[in-house]
Amino acid sequence: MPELPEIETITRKLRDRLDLRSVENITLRRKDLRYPMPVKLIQNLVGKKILHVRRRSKYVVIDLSENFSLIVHLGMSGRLFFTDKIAPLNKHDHVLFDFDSGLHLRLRDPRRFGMLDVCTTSELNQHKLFKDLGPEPLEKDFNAEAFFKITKKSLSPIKSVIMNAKHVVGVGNIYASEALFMAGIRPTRRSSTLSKNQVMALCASIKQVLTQSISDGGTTFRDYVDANGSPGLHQLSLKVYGQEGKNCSVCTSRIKSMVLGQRSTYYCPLCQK
DNA sequence: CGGGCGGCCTGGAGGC
DNA sequence: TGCCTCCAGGCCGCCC
Repeated sequence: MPELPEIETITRKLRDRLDLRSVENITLRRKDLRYPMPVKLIQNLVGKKILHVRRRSKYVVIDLSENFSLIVHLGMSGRLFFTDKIAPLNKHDHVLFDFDSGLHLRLRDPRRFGMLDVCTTSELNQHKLFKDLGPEPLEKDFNAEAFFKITKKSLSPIKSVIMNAKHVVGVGNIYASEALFMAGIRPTRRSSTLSKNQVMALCASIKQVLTQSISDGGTTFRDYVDANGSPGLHQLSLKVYGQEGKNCSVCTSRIKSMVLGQRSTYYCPLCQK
């Protein structure tokens, strides 16, 4: 479900209300999402105070007192949202968090592709799921100079390269198609054949698409909502994703779709070379 | 080693 | 109404 802009939006909403709250109770209604949950470690968080809420890649990271960090991934269908404690439980409400002053947060994840883990704050970057992550696309270390070294070496389609978290994190299936459209590059284009100028355009497009979507509060294509239950608006600005058969916003041709790397992929056959 | 794809899950949509 | 197939915003792990 969520890509970088959606996780960033959720992270900001969580930060607004969680900073300096104490954890009063955690209820695990299911102990197996994508991985078995570390139940004891999670229960260790009770009584701890939240120091900071941040995002790394598509993970929400909640730093707590005594060097604890809670890692949450929402997979394809996960939601992390505040609600009334007395709100009826959904069968997929797997984890319930109670904070001081009655604040109540739930993790709902029908497909259970999400995950939850606890580690020490100081060792987060050595965590199995974090140690091989590439740069954040909105940071300076993701730039055309560095990325060109990567694109030059890969024989894969460029869409697969920008969706590979080893190379750059946070670019999922929607924004990969959108960024490639904006840069005028065909998703199937062999990475190593891109010119430096094209890689510059692609880097800029990735940054621009993600930044715009964050300011729109993310894309609600099916069912994404933020931590306050509000949908995003960026679906109104999508140029190719899900637009098969519609007229291209730039030229006269119709948007096409195909399957690439097992994922649906959208492009304009005229604008993208 | 890089790259390709199977599999993990549930639910909604659409065809018959 | 039911059943069946396909599809979905992610990503690890196994295979070649």
